[in-house]
Amino acid sequence: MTVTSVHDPSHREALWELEDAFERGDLVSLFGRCTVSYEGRAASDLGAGDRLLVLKPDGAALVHTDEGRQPVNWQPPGSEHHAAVREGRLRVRSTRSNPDETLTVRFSDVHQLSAMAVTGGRDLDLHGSEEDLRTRILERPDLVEAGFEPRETERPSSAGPMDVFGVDADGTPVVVELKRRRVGPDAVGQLARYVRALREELGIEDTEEDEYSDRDAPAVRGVLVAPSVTDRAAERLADRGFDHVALDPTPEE
Amino acid sequence: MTVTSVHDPSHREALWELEDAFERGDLVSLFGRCTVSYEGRAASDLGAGDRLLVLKPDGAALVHTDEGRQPVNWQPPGSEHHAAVREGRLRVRSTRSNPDETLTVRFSDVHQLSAMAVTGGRDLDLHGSEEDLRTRILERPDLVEAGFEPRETERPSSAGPMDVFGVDADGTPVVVELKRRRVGPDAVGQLARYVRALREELGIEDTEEDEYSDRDAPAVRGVLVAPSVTDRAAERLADRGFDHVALDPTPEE
DNA sequence: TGCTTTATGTCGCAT
DNA sequence: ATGCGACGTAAAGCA
Repeated sequence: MTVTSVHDPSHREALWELEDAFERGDLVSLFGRCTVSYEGRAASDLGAGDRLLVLKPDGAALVHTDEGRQPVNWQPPGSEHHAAVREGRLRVRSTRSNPDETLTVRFSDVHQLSAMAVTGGRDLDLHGSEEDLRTRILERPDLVEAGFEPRETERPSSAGPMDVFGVDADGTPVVVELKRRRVGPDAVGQLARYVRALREELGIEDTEEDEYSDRDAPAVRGVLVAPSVTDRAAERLADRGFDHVALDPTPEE
Repeated sequence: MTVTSVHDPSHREALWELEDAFERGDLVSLFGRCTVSYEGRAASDLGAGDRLLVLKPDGAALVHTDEGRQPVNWQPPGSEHHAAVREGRLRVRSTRSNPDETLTVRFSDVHQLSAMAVTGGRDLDLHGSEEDLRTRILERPDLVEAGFEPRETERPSSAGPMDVFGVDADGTPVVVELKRRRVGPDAVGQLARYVRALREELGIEDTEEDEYSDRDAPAVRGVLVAPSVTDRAAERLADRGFDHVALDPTPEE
């Protein structure tokens, strides 16, 4: 069983850990000083305070204070968790539709973040699918592109394990990020982190901060493998010079 | 703000952290593999599984799995948390009366334990009382015993900070543990840990494992200051050669 | 998806 | 303490 946990992480580190935890389907416990706002069937706002945020892989979100059996704010199962850093601060947002409801937690300090992989049934289907996608690519690397050679899976990096690492026909390092379903801009951000980490590791100067010119061919390439991408995600991919390969976890039957 | 967190602690380490956390009035988040049994208004038993146990200073206990907004088992606020190691395994029990209800969580593995001090109002009263007790003793050390000299408060040790450290009339080191109300055997265990830690630190051979003869005068003394003790606690105190001083946090008015 | 009933409901407020 | 009603009730069973 795997538990990752970070003590007093930076907001950006917390973001990375959170995104990875969402990806793995982990049960997350996050402690920190935050404000909470909810809008939906009713509306509420909570001022700054130390609280415990629990994020479940089934979409449930719970904000607990030091008192009471009930969470002070929550989101029911079936919601979608999103994490981002806005103005340097970690923001976790959980949304659902029918009815439309949004829970937003803005952290001023993140004191402790733990993510635990839970032995559960529901998850196996999902993970199975991404597993399938990886297996498919390892068996037929040309599905990514002609001449691609996988070298390693779950290759460790300072930004966490990358799904597939390999080289292209020119011998250029390639980071491949796998997603089992249609993805938004978040996935591009995740891929970018791995690419950046690998560039640093290889001692390659990164292009300017938050700017990505397609003038210099990047010494590390990024490829996002997913059935499809949203428009915004496609823009980001283009901005950073990454490629998208449209591929389903399972071959059409 | 203070967060203590341990990754993959031993059952005994987890116990220490838990007891200290209860003492401090912390909000506790505990990840691990466990079985859960509840008896009260209804009854239930859960087999082994990875779960998140949340323990609040107001007595609420929540057992969460990876699914659902509701805890799979719980105990309402006003309950009392107790931690112990039984057969080498951490056991957390939360009980309340009216109606009589007991929640028992038995861990086979503790993966992650975090305890956070929460800025709250209700807590200040409690801590204030223990603060009072300490102040009283520092102002009138003879209340502990004639010739007692306090040397340090919150003195750090490998078993955590001890409430008051000092020396007696003979110059023998004394560890004083303060409790604001009647205590059970748990408090004696906590005092014993501090004494043992200090003995180790001072390079003093401990008496035999789990055996305490009153033949050799102990090189480090333990004194429990509390309004009163239970019978079982008194037994344990006697076994280990510790003293009890009956003292209220506030002088009778 | 929508409706009905149950719950270790919880929680607040009244007596 | 007990009784009563409200809740962002949640969750399960069923049409």
